[in-house]
Amino acid sequence: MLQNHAIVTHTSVPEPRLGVARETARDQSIRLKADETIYSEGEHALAIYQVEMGAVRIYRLTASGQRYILSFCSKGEWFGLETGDVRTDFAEAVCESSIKPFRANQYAGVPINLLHIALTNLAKAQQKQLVITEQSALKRVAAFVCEMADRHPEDSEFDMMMSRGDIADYLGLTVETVARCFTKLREKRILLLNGKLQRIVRLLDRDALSTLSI
Amino acid sequence: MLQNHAIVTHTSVPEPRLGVARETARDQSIRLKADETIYSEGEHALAIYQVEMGAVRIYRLTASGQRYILSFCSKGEWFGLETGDVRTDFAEAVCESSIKPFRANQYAGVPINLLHIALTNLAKAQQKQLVITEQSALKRVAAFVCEMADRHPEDSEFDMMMSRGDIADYLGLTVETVARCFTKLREKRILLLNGKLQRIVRLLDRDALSTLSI
DNA sequence: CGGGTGCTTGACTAGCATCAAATGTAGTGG
DNA sequence: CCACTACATTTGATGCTAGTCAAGCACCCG
Repeated sequence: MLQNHAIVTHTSVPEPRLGVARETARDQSIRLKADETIYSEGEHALAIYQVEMGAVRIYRLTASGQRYILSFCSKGEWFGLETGDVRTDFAEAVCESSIKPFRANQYAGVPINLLHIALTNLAKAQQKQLVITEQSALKRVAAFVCEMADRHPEDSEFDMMMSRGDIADYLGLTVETVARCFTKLREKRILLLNGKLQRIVRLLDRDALSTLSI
Repeated sequence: MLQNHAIVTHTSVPEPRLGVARETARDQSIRLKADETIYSEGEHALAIYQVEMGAVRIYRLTASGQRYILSFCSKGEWFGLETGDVRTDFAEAVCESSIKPFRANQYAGVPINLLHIALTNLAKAQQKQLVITEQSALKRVAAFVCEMADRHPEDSEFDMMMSRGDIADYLGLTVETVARCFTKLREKRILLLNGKLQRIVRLLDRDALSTLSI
């Protein structure tokens, strides 16, 4: 990979191994309740985080008070890496979650490939641009379900955890439109929804879903 | 900055100075005619590039053949840094341009802060997500003009260089809608358009423009 | 029971896409 | 010089999609 090549050639950092980090300081994990704030816009950026369990939403508030969710981070994903030293967005737990912080002064003992994290997040952001601009509510929701399903490749059923409002703010739609799209996906026999909040998805036709979302 | 802190603390790389790179190999600049291809999807990623003059469009083609422009890069901006070693998108010159390539084996002599580049591009991509989701053709076009104007802070007049089609594919709109928005901005006495292709912008009311684009 | 929350459904409307055509400019050839 | 083509932009008419406003349902809890 281009960036590994670069890192390795002009630095004395050993081959970055993301996995190693987990072992070093297990007791520092932070447990969070649903909707608990991790950091807010304007705060000093002291650490980056890796999700250990649950999910985190990264969002911004527009001048008009509109919430826009930039990304959801699930187990293993990193967030909190900023261009400057001030937070430009908010981070909250979507549900009961656990995250592990890495402060700047801790990096020394833990070789974290920051470039890899940044590029992964960039790729995620670009993919999201495509989905959102692809201009069709149904396709956006299908793409969202695909994204969630990809995080549970083995399970026949999984819990999205996000509310309809979260999904709407993520996809740039309204709650009503998201609900209508889910019923359409149900009518097309592509998925089933279970649970009292209808957030548990059982995929019936994964192919049809990915066809839709392209 | 968080990432500089990190880079500096555990690597032996000197303080990254982007500017230095330009001096090392001036003769390697590549001159491009309008619409000339720089690289294509699927190619092996051998280098990253810095724009010296003109502008570059980075885009993808969807399964349906739809072009979607992820970003425009102007003078000083970097592009071509990928997550893997294969190009995931296309790069073309918007107009007559000049770019400077940096191959992996050249990095050794030139301290390039790849992380800084990646984070800058990430910030750009996130900002664009906000603009596109902000859901109003006029606001999107206003935000686009703002973005272009910010690249010419001193000039009273500047050439956008992109066609209406480019702008449409960048903002997720149609050519017709973009044209209508420009006439609306003219009617509101926010800007004037000059040149045979109506791509030269003179801003009359920069404040109104930025108010619109938020 | 009543109130709260989150999801769904319906009726109506605004805004953008679509299709179609006109305009303006440049270049070519008679 | 004028006719003709080619291209980019603009304008107009129409239809569809998603937003808006409103109401209803299911579930939970005090």
